[in-house]
Amino acid sequence: MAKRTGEKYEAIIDAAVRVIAKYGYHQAQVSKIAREANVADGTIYLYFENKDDVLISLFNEKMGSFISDVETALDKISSPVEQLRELIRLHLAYLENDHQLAIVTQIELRQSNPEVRKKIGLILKKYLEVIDQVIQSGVEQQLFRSDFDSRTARRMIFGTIDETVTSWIMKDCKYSLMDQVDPILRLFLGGVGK
Amino acid sequence: MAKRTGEKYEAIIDAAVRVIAKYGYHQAQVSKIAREANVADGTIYLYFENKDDVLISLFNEKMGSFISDVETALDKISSPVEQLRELIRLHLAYLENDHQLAIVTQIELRQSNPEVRKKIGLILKKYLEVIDQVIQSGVEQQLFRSDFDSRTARRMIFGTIDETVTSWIMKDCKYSLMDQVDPILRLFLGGVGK
Amino acid sequence: MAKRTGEKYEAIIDAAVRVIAKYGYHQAQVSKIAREANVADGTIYLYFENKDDVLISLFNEKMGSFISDVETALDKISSPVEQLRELIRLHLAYLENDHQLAIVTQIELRQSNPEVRKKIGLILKKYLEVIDQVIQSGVEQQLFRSDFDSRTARRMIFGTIDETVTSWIMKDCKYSLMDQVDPILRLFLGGVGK
Amino acid sequence: MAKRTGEKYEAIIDAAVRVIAKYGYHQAQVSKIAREANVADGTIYLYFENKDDVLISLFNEKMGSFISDVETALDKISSPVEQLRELIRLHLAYLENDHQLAIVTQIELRQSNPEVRKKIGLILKKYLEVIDQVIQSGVEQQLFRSDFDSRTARRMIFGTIDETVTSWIMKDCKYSLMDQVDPILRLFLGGVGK
DNA sequence: CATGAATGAGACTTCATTCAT
DNA sequence: TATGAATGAAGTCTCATTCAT
Repeated sequence: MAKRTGEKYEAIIDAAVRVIAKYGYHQAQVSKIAREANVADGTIYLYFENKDDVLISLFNEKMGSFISDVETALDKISSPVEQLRELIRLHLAYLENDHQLAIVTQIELRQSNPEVRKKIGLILKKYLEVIDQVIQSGVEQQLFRSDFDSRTARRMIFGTIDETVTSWIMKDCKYSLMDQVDPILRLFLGGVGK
Repeated sequence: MAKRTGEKYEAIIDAAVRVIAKYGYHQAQVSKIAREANVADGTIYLYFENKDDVLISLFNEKMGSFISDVETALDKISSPVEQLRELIRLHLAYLENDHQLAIVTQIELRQSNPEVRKKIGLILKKYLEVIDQVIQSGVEQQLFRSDFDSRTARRMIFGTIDETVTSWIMKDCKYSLMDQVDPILRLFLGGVGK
Repeated sequence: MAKRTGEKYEAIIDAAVRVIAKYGYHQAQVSKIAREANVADGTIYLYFENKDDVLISLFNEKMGSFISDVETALDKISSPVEQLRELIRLHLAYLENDHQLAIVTQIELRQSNPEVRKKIGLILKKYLEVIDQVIQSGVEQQLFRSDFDSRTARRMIFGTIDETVTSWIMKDCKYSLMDQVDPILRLFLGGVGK
Repeated sequence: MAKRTGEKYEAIIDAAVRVIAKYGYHQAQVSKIAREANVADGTIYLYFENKDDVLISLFNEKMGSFISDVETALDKISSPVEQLRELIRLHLAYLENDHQLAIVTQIELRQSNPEVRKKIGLILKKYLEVIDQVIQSGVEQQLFRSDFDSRTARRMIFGTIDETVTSWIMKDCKYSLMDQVDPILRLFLGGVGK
């Protein structure tokens, strides 16, 4: 039933990002998104199943292009260390370049209902798998140690970057995320211990 | 006006944890919490300002006792490495011992409105400061390196543990969190690199 | 946001008059008014800000058309004495012709909250000014004495008519208000003294 | 069951006047009145049937002593004109001397529910009868005309004085009501006409 | 007599979704 | 395709009253 493509499909998603970033998740009513997208309320239901579908699609579109970008970039890099650096860099760059998207995915969308969060989790999984691959390459190429569980490491990597972005937003995006790339990478590689 | 202490105060908070864990944040109506606590709806308003206040108080009480426990435990430990291990252990133990509380603080309460999330953020800050102190001790005692920003390290530590717990809940608390303590500690200390 | 015009706008106001007249101010719930107007509860909020706005609009619409009628009628009359008679007549006729409206404005709406009463007071002010003009004309044309304060006279005129209508309602509108026009006019003009 | 006399009975009524005058009818909760009277909430129910009974008793006590004062005063005066003047004077003086009582009886209590207003109406009736007697005396002594309906005149007298006090309160009791006695009397006796 | 903690019924308002045009 | 007016379910909080102490 829902069209899921076309000019208005994108207009609605982009309007949703702007509205949620500006007003917050709980004040982002369908009618507000429709007005921002210059369509009628009902039109949204020609392109999306329901409101949740708008949010999930939003995350899917943005995350999809992000993952695609990451995969393309990592393919060109052979060193797992450099891949890890690039992954951190792209993750931070992507959100630093679009504050609104950062606010939406990092803060607002996490207030959504279990249904939406579940779907978001599935989408995120693909990204986590990319992280896994980088770790595995490092281990295989004997550049990383092999005495850790890769899932634990993956949680460290994702959890740290995620927390970094959240902190940055909470402090109103006042400093540069790019400056964090190497410090984070160094901690990932060498830890805090001597 | 609100009493904020007494037998029923605690009964209501505990009922709120159970109800939110069972039904989810959006299905945790005041009337449901009241019934679970064996009090009348109106009684809740003798002990709390409003529904938000119940949620904030819940987080405050639980987090408060957790932070207090952590501080007490760390005081008895001189080695920053062991302090860090104990911090990870207590964090994971606290939530592993109370699955319901874990679900509420880790998943459900994050769906709450900005007002509540803001207050929760302030409460969390105290915990982050404890982490900071451990890091600083490690640096001062020259057991940790000094070429990293302590805030970056703090975000790694908190972000990693937080992501670990969230993953664990998402997988229905099927494995033991305690087994993660040392692996996480090792990553914090030595990183993934060789 | 609220539309404030249209077929349903009027239907809701008229339904409100009927419901308040029948059940009283405190038993005139939004849902009851909606049902009486054959609209959904939510529809009321497409035409009015909130419930208070319905009540204020009700008074404003009815009083507005009344004042307009009075002004039109008085414009056609040159004699202040006849103007005064017409004013009394219209005031009584208007409410005698619509018992429900009489009950609502005279009895029920006076139980409303301060917010509503304040707005009602402002609307009433316009009517009091019309009374003032009649008095002033009478004085200027030397048909009325000039040794009284016009505000005192205005309070006499309004207070007397108002009390007359209230008494009439309290006695279940059993007698004719029209019969009171000349007796009241005569008292206004000549007082009780010889 | 309700005691209806005693030190606390009066304390509660006086507290009710103060609370209603200060906070308004809709913010005058039983608990607030109890606190103001320095008694427990439950104590009020030892002296009054319910909250309505407090309000009715309040009006009854205050109005009762007022009517009694008026009757005593009028008994000492033989001239109906002077009786009328004294009635106006006492009515205005009584309320000018107690702004809080004026606000409560003139504004706030009129927002009460039909039950209370009905009882208040019955109490008021006695006062209206006093006015009737003055009019009748005037007519009998041929000082007043006899070509008017005494009920119409009574409504003029009560309505005018009532409106005068209400206006005065609405303008924050800024001017002296006593100055209005003779102007009002003159209008009652001679009207506005020449 | 006095207390005051506890009760629980009841209503305004929002907003995702539909469907006649 | 597109519109947008209309729908109606559902939840927080207040406060008069009670009754065990």
